[in-house]
Amino acid sequence: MKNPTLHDVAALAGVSYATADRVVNRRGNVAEKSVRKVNDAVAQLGYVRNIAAAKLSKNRHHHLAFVLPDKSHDFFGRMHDQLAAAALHLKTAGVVLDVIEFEAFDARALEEALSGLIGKTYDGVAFVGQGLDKLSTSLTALRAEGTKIVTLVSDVPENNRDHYIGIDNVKAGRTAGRLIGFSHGGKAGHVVLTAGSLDLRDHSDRISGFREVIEADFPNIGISEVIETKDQAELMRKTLHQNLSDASPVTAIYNAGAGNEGLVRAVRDRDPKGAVFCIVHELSTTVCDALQDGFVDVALDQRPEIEMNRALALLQAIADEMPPPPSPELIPAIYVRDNLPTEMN
Amino acid sequence: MKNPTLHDVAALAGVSYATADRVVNRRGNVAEKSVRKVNDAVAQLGYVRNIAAAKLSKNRHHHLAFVLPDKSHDFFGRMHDQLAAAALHLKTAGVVLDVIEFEAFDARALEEALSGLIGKTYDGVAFVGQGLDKLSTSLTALRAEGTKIVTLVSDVPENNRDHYIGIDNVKAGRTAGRLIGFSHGGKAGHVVLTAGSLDLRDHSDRISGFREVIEADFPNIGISEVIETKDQAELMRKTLHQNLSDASPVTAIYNAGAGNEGLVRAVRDRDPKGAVFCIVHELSTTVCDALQDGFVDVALDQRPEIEMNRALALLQAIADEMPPPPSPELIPAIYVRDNLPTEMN
DNA sequence: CAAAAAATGATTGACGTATATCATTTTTGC
DNA sequence: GCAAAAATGATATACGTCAATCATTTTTTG
Repeated sequence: MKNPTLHDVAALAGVSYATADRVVNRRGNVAEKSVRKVNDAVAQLGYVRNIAAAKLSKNRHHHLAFVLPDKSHDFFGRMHDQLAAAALHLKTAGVVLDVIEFEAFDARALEEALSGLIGKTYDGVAFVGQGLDKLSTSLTALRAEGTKIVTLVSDVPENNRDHYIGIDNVKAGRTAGRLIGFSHGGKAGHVVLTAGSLDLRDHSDRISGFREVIEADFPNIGISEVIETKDQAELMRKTLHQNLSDASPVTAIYNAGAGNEGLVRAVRDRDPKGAVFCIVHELSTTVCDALQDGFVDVALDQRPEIEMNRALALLQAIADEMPPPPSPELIPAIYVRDNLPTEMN
Repeated sequence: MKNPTLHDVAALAGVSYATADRVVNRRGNVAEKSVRKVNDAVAQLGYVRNIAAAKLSKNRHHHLAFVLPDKSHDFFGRMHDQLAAAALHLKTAGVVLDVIEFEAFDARALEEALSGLIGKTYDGVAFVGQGLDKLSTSLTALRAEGTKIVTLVSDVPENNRDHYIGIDNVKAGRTAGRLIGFSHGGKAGHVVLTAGSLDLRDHSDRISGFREVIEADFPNIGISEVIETKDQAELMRKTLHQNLSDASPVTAIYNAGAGNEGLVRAVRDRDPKGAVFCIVHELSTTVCDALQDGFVDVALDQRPEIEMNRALALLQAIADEMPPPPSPELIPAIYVRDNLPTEMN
């Protein structure tokens, strides 16, 4: 009925508690015969250590750090908010969480923030990679200390981290392509493609996924060259303003990057009836409003709240030396006017 | 640095540990003055009890029961599977989970299963309501024992349960309507509507949401009367076979219920080029294949795996007398051919 | 003011694990 | 077969909370 304890295991194995402990905690200096006996007993009883007791005994406040861009963007703000919302639960779970901000899109700032964590013996670190390299040295040093590394939103090379939590951006781009294809109902069209920068892995992944689908399945839809906007709203607005001239053949816009305020303003000016089908990424209040007003038709959203929850749960599990919790694949939410979250209105 | 203990609280409040304990655990027989002092100290120190220690002390294996329909449908199978996947984590968390199966869609079977739980002092019970009434008596009895009730997928009246975990089906229907609207690219069309039964709350919610959107925003798209298929594949196939005659004006199908095998077969027969735009609910292997073959265009999926995780986390939190964990609103995933989960292929 | 009732203090033993110490036994090497 | 090395046993303390007991103090009541 009740779960077996390590005492039970020791008894069944015919060894002392001390030996059983030596085996399960890999302290060494145990004869192989004893190891076998203990492991057999563990298997037979289905023993799993009681984490509550272990935590209590070690009195080990897990130390986690989240290295996030500052709140300059709505998207990052949502990350910070979710961590704040989880504060109480973290506290009761014995997790001490440090949130370190760095200036968004500043590769050096991120690198400095990460290298500043070396030697602080964190159990786990999660950070938004923004597709940057040059982090290898810091990450290697951190991992050498036993710190687990999780990348968020944008990945780094696999051998530099333990897990990646984020969406598959090629899939996201393909999905956008499919939806734009649908929206043409078989008719021909022309899509304007924008992105912050093709140097950003997530943006370029989306673009190439998008291209794949349109080229394969919607041959009578044309695609513009990618317009890089540095994720700046005003640049976005100006560029689109030009592209959406009166005689424009544009039937759809896909923005794989940020700067949606600019996009919305341009569309509002040039396409007041919302005839152009617009797909953007990430649900900000601007985008929410635009969806309701019909200027934007679809928003693909990463749901950073869920990503934060996942990252927290994962790092805690790893720190407890547990396998990661079973969690279905993350896919971006697809918002239209009708399924917007109620809390944002 | 380290979290304060109840001893710290008692010391600061100038009372004994016993009194502090009496206050925080509401054991009564405490002077109001002491209550105030202790609460002040709690607030001042930011004391929250160490759940690990509490669990250990009480050695309280949370007892949860999940009452689920048998695996007759793929959808319910996914629920069972997710619970199985969480088994290890539940065990280490000290949760004993009983899964009780009942025959799907059998109101009496569900009622019997629930009333069978009375007197077993479960901490929490989650069940798939399937929009049935008549459960009020059992639920009231269970709750009188202190058992927390969570409904899954389909709700019961609010005053009979503590939480509902599931999607907003009106929103889901509206979303389906919007996507079908998009797919017509401004052209006229005619939609065939199917559902298991309009007596099922979730189905009728979807249908009415769908109607709202089409009628308001796509006036040149016609809607058929709802065809009720009792969620039976063969009935679905036959009915659709008739509706999709050669001269048919049908441009889209929305199935708000189950029985998608029949739908796919009918479409494959009558619409081999996939010209009719099909939206269905729930991602089964059948639907997955149909998406890839182009017979189905969009699948709205509740992601029962996530719902199970939520239900487990929520019931554990409640049992620990914690506020529910912060979790963003559940919305159905929108699958097209391009964002299918990799594990299902 | 005395007796009864209420409140408080002091203390204890679980709960299961981690970790340490020290004595004792068994195995190994020569 | 003896000393050194390796393995094992026995035992203790700590972690923070829960729950209980019992003695003592304070407050209330008539």
